[in-house]
Amino acid sequence: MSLNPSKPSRGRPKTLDREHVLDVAMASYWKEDIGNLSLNEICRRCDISKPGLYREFLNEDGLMKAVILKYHQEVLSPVQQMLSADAAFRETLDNLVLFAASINDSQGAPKGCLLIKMREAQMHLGEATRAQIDLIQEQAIATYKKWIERSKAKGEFTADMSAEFAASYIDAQLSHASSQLARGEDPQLVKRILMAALSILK
Amino acid sequence: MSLNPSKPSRGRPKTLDREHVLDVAMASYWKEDIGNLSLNEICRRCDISKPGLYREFLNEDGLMKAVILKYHQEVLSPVQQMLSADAAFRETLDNLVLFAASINDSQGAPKGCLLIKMREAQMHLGEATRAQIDLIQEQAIATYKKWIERSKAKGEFTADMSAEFAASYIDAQLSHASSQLARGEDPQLVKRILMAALSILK
DNA sequence: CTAATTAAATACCAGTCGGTACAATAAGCG
DNA sequence: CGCTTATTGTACCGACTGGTATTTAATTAG
Repeated sequence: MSLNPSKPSRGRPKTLDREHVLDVAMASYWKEDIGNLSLNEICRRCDISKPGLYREFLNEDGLMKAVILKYHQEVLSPVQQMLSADAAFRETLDNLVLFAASINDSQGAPKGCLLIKMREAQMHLGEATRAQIDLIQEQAIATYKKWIERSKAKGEFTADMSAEFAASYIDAQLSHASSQLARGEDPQLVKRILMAALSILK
Repeated sequence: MSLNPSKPSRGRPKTLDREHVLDVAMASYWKEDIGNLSLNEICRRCDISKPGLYREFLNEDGLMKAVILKYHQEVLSPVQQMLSADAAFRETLDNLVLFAASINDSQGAPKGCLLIKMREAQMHLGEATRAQIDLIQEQAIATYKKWIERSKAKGEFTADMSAEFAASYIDAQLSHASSQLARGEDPQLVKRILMAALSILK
């Protein structure tokens, strides 16, 4: 597992498992109220000391930024790849709905999208985290837009609206579905609403 | 202004102005982050002591419940009355959009709907407040539903969906518009998205 | 071995939170 | 004038927050 097996660096060997901390923090922020989750609590859950966390992530803002970065890499990237692939417009749209409304009813499982949850909790975030979220958000909108433009060129997207607006609209509807899920609303209803809203694109 | 001029009750005369406190608290919760607004801060802004606030409202939950009740009476009731009036479906729908996307760009003005903001901040609320919000929410959905049913009977609503679902859909879209506004997004874009989403009803 | 280096955790900091005990104050009543 | 009643604000409570100074432990270099 060691990324750098040939590095017998000088001092006391490090025991803090960065990835484990990020896993625990990501799951915690995802499942619970971001604004009420303290660093102390995260340290307790990872069984690490507070100075250890500060050495690794600088401060709360640094930890949150690292978390959202990990989330982007592990969860969002596959979606962006799907959007960049060359499938039919409707098929990709259906996949998008499936992803957004994917149901995991096991107790304690995270609901909705962490990125969107964090965007809604912007008041509780530090500057670095907020900047990172804005960046990912811009990337997402740009990806949507390119996808729409390609679909238009292929004649698969015929609705009378700009790619720009369509991208905003899709993002808005997916975001709202995520919020509803995170709030605990009925996944079936959420999905029906999402599909109805996206039906204007067909 | 005195509601009960003939009541020279026994003890020290009350100086705490309940309505003033509620005005200040409502504006504060509406404009700022609910989870980060402390009772201490509200006391400072109203220039009252903390025990005074607790005597009047019992606790934070009581204050928030009183605030959302006042909001319902002062802001939401007119909308519900409009929905119960006998105007044409399209006209009422347009009014709804106008209300939801009403723009007040003066700095510091509240954006979006306080009820929806509080619903999103449910993690920070007490039980009484949450119950009050659920109640108002149910009323709102029921009002939407009756409106749709009347419009169906009049032949003004022809979309192929149940009144139940249409009510949920409208509520969802209005909620989302409110969230976007509260988050500081461009009001023009929010309105365009809202109108596009509601266009499936026509 | 000792010295240097790095990471560990304990124990603390000032500040804020929601909430309260309590004494001072202001009125009517006798 | 006290006595009762009701409202006031000060000053405090324990718990928790993000963040840090400091000491201790574990390793390599010489």
